[in-house]
Amino acid sequence: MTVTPPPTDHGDHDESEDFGASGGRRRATINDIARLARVSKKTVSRVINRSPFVKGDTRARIEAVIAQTGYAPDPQARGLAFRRSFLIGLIYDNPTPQYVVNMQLGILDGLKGSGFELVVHPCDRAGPSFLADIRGFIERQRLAGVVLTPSVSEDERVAKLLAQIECDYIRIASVELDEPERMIVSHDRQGAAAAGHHLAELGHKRVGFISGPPTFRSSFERRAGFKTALAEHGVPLDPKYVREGAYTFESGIACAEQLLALNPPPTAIFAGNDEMAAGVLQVALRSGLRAPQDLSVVGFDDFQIASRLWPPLTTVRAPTRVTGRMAALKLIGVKDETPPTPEETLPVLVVRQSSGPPGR
Amino acid sequence: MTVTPPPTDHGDHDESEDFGASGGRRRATINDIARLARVSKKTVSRVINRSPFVKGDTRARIEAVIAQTGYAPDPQARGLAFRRSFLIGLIYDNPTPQYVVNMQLGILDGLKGSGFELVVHPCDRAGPSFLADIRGFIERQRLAGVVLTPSVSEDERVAKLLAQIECDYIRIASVELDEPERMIVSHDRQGAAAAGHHLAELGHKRVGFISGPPTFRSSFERRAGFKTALAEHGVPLDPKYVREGAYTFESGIACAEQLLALNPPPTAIFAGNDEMAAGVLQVALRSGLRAPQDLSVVGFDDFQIASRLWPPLTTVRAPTRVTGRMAALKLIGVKDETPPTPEETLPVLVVRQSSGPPGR
DNA sequence: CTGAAAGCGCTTACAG
DNA sequence: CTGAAAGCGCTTACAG
Repeated sequence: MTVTPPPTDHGDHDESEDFGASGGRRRATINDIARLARVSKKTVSRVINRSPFVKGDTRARIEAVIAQTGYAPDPQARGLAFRRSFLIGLIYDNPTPQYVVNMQLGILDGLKGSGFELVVHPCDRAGPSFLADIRGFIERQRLAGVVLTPSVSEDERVAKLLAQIECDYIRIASVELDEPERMIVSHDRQGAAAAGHHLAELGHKRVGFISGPPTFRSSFERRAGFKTALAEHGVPLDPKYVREGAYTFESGIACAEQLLALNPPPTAIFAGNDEMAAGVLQVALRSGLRAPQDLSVVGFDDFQIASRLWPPLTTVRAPTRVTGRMAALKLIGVKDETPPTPEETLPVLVVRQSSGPPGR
Repeated sequence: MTVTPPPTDHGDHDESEDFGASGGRRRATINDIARLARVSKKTVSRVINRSPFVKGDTRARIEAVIAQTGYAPDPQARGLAFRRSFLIGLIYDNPTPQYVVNMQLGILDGLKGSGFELVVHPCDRAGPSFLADIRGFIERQRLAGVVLTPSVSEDERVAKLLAQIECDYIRIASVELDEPERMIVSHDRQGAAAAGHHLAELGHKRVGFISGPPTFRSSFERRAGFKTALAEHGVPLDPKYVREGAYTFESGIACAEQLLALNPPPTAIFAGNDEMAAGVLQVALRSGLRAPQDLSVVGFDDFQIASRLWPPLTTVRAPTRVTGRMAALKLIGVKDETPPTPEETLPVLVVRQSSGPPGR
């Protein structure tokens, strides 16, 4: 710290100092940058924080030194002074691994280069310390903000809590539950409608539906979208062909058994997600039914499992990763440089081999 | 800050102050605790850090105040003073979502109550900035340590880098690649051996094997364990029945097509993971082969997909979550209160319906 | 066993 | 447009 930079005009610094990425012992600090650039640390701070009140050549000099030394501000020190960290939390209770991983990848896409990091926090909405856990997590780490996915995102107690402790948040949900700046809306209704049009156009008249649990808003949205689309083709969604599942494989099996025991049975079943569709397919196969000749099956999500099943599953692909990216950008207040096209944010029907004309 | 605690002997504090979890405006700091407990902040610090050099009643008084106020030390301030954060990184390049999620859950199990949080960092081992990215991530956040999973965990460049920048790490791998205190070894060889015994005992003589890619050590371990087990029953693993896959569904399909085109074809195929086994099953089904009558298939992992396939897949269940928990505890140097039993740390064969006696 | 001083690397008022 | 002072909430030497 006794080394003084030589008084040149080029912003040179004493070559005996060794900062940054090349294996040096010590990381440069704001003081080093200030000294090398011959300004106060406050001015360096202004450059870091993109203050407009810095003269052009002063800024240039500082930026040169920053680049030269590989300086990066310490997030912990900055966080301490700012009274909040540079961490974004992902709070989720979704049981589907692929949803979680895709969401994480999307959020990370949005956070890239921002200096924020992602801290994951699975939780149990039914647990006794559910809200206290979330609160502790956020306050202890002074999180900059959190992303909430269904079904936690749909819990008003959580939204209230976050507002109360003044934690920024983005809710991802299939319905506009909150102010637009706090929401990313997924288009489940349109996605399910695509499934409805598909099955009606194939000629199905007796169509079954297995919904998710009422704790997920998407359960209702997908049902509504499916029903409306069928209606446009004059096909009813008869309540006797509707069952409430739980978005799990096992519930898909149980509901499919009930639906296929009806007389006459449905010629097609739309399951609220791929997991339940896998259950439907398993019941069909072990009952000796052929898909799609005897039963068409359509899922929702297009997770890996969809193409691994036999026959490969016709399903609705949800843009989870893109959604996560949008959520992250919105949360940290960064405008998207390469905003997704409408097609990229909308669910799309992926037709494989589990759906076809009825009967035969 | 002008409020002085009343001079009682019971450690009471001024009731007009409002800290902590009940919706108060301000969090208690170490200064508040020191004032209320009538000690210096340094002594409070000693209690926080479990220093043995605090007199019993002093400690009790401080702990009471801490409990009363709901005080929790600020990790950012502590981190700044300590020169390292209370964040653990998970660095991974495993493409299977369920592996990642299970690993995260396990690490979080181990971190619970420790004050550490988990920051996730997927990476691309083949990318141009692979090492620089990891380095930047760790140094910027001053991570307390990282957990590495295959195949990054098997990259010696990464281990060398971490040692150089003095970042604690735990490598999860199927071979003891490093000092024991830096390793959690998964028992892939035993798991694959179980698959070998199972198929040999069923009476299979022409047995196929699809390995993972050479970038994963588990590919070799699983092959070795399988081959050795078969040999114990006098069954050879003929190289002509062995193919190198990539741990992907598509590679499972490609390899299965080759193996089933042989004359005579194998009567059973052990795939290095469930994803590839799903590919094998799909090829079999669309070729009109019945499983297990015409072809037995065994996988490795027992991820959700295994029980969703048709027929449900016989596979080896790997204790990923338990492994993650052990890695976390080892990393933060906490002794396991409820250590897993040997059975919980060992892979186990799960027999479902995709395997049976050959021919028929 | 306990504490006063200095410091971790930044930022927020406040001046100029 | 720029800077000196004080502070964020902790810990590390150093004394006693």
